[in-house]
Amino acid sequence: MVSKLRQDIAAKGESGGGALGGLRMTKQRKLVYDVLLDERDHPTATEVYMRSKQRMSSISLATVYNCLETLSAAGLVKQVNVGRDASRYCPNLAQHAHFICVKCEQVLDIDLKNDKEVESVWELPEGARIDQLEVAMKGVCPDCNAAEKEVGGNG
Amino acid sequence: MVSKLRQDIAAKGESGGGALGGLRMTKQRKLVYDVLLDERDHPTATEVYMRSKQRMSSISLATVYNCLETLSAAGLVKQVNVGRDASRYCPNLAQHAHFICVKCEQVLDIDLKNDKEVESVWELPEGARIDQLEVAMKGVCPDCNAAEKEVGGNG
DNA sequence: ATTGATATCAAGAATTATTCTAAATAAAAA
DNA sequence: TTTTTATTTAGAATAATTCTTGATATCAAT
Ligand SMILES: [Mn+2]
Ligand SMILES: [Mn+2]
Ligand SMILES: [Zn+2]
Ligand SMILES: [Zn+2]
Repeated sequence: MVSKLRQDIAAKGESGGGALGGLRMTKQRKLVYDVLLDERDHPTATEVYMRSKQRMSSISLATVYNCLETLSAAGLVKQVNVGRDASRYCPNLAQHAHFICVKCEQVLDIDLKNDKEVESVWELPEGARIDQLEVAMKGVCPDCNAAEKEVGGNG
Repeated sequence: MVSKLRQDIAAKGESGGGALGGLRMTKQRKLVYDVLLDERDHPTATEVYMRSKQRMSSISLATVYNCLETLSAAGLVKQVNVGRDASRYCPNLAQHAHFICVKCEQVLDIDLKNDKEVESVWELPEGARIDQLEVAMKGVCPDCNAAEKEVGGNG
């Protein structure tokens, strides 16, 4: 169901080509996806909108929301939620966590260690089915941490 | 800084007693905290508001938000975010994850396994400082999972 | 107890991210 | 081409949360 859309996009998203149970690989969807692939800094919907507008001035914010929703539902993109902030979007499909620096606001991908699995540390209830797992860390990134120690030695 | 407020509350929250760098243990704060302790089902701010109103009809939603914020900042309560949904609040201070059943919407605490730590599975960037870690899982809880298999065998 | 300073509360307005609605457009199917 | 269906667009609507402001309550000192 989902794989056809993925193929279409992987195959450079030919605009007339792909459909998937009614889902089409439209210019807007391709564009939004490209924007996410181009700068992998976990932009918000509004940021995706602004970047998309530079390449297609007619695109609307509603469409960007629609496309992000469609791509997420298709499994091509992950919606990243950190606290109450606006959702961010990420085309990295590997299982990973997110680290948000409270100083510079940047969002980093955190990979799983080799041979480790997230579930292994948690006392999961017997008989539960887990579909989704979100891990968000907040703190100070290496860069900001280093800068902090240099400049103001108060802490 | 924070411990004084905690003491006050632990000491049954005597209304005249506690202050903390200007922070007072008011009737409203005590009430909101009690509501959270009474039913540990991770209520939303609105749910806390409704429960609080039954005991203090004059309390306002704004105040409930204020109290939840204050208690969270003081470290007595954890704000739990799951996807885009309204924040939920939890007085369980032990490190734990949250499991949300997409069927019955209930939120379960998931404890860390003995001798395990969350950080151990992640490839953390050298030099980063982690202040906060949120783990949310979505899926179907044991009860709903069992019920699902019985009734409609379509899957 | 009275006063003055400060913290908190309460009501409603404002904000923000997101979703919804409805009409216009584009693509696919017939 | 005609018909059907999916998608886009603009703007309205919604929902959670935050902000603003004046009223109350508490505290610290007199
Ligand atoms: Mn990511
Ligand atoms: Mn909890
Ligand atoms: Zn940083
Ligand atoms: Zn359930």
